[in-house]
Amino acid sequence: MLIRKLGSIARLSDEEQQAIACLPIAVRPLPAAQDIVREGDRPSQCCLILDGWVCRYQLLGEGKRQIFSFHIPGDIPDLQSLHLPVMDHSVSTVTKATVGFIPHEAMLELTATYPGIAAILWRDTLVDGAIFREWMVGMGRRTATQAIAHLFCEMYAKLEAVGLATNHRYKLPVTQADLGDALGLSNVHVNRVLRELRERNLITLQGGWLEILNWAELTKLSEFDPMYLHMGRRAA
Amino acid sequence: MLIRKLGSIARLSDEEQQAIACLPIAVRPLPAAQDIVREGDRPSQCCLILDGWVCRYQLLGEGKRQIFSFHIPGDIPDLQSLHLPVMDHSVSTVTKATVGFIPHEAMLELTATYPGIAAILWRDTLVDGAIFREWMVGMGRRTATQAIAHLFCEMYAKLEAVGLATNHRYKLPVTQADLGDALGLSNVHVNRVLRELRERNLITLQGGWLEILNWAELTKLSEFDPMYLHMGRRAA
DNA sequence: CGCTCTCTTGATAGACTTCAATGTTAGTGG
DNA sequence: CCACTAACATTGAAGTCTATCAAGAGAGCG
Repeated sequence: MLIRKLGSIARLSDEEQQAIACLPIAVRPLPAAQDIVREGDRPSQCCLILDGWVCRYQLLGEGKRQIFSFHIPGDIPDLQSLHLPVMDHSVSTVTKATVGFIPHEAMLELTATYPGIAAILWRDTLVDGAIFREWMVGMGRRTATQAIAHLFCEMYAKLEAVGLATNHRYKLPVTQADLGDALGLSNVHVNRVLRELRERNLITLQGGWLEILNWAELTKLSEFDPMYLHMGRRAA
Repeated sequence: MLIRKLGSIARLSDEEQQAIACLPIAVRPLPAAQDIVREGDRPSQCCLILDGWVCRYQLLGEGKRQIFSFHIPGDIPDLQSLHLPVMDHSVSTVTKATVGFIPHEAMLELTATYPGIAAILWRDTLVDGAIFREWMVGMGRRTATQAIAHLFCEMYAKLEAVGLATNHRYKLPVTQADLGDALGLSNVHVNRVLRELRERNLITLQGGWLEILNWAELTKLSEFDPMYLHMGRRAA
């Protein structure tokens, strides 16, 4: 899984593939809504998502919460802990998930030995940053409708890139409250915006399945331009 | 300057310091409000800020703008272009500034030869991401007053760490409209919040100089915890 | 079957924006 | 030294978006 993800970004030599395949990895199934790492922790391993959805978030005063990102199979949401020893936020499963844990030690050795792999992983954290910036645009300068539409487009692009979605349709295993916490909105308002998107025949959303009925219109409405995902040719 | 900044994060060997000092760097003075790199560009060099303030931003439809970050001397705002060839946003001076340009080629050679330096630079981009997350919290889950107060605390912490501010006082060379574009607010509302902060005797702001009159109160109000800046012991 | 979690809807309030006008400041050239 | 200009800051009034509060309806689960 990791080889496939990294290989989709840059060509890996046989030797590099070999080195990645040899990484010690402890695979563990986790229930939904289970913290993997918590703010303040000093993790000694990274987690590679093999199955399910994961999010990063922070809890604030008065029960408020901000979700920073959603992650899907192939992602390493806490890659930053390799170089920032103490976590400034938490990582938690969204759905039931399968996660592989790789010791920092092994990762550090890998990146020191293969600068090419280090560069790809570094790159991955930079794309992460690009997505944060795009979310900032959403919260700062887009309407709630645009922000939600944009997130739907983004998640589709990401899922489609790793072969987990086709035909503008995918499983969206997050509650409306989660969406609100991700975009800085109240759950009530999220609900109204979703209704609006449905009434405008842009999406359907039932049983946790999202279908984008009018991709062209939705991307136009939300000003979605996949460039910031830096996925190369697939992006179209 | 670069050695000092990087050396403040991790100990550099003599050899590493030597290698950094040998980097080819083209120093150029720039006027205020001058783009350094633009969205869509494929830069062949990075810029190291030697003097002045710089910001990263994106222009949107209808004249809207989102500022993603402010940068001060010692920062390399477009370090990401090393591994993400096409820019997804623009970089521009805020004030008159002095900037050093370093060819990607030289940087890539440096990081391939010295994995320790690569790790420090990587780390720097990760802190960048941490600041983005904190701004997301500000826009999503804090009031305008808290968000502005938080930004003031953050900039003080950053400036103080590189010796450019003391006594809770610093030059803040941004307009109220800039602040609004950074935090997702209208310039009018920024103005009102600033008045409120003044009336509560938390800050003074005149002639471009900001003074934080009550650090304890301002950090409490904005829930500012410098941990996310990952500055180590200095953070207190 | 009852319990809990999520979704849905209405009513009301508050935060923030927009529009528009005025005040302030620093710089420029006569 | 003063008129003139161009940014920037400040203020008021009106309007919009989104939050909060509250309550009911479904849906999944032991």
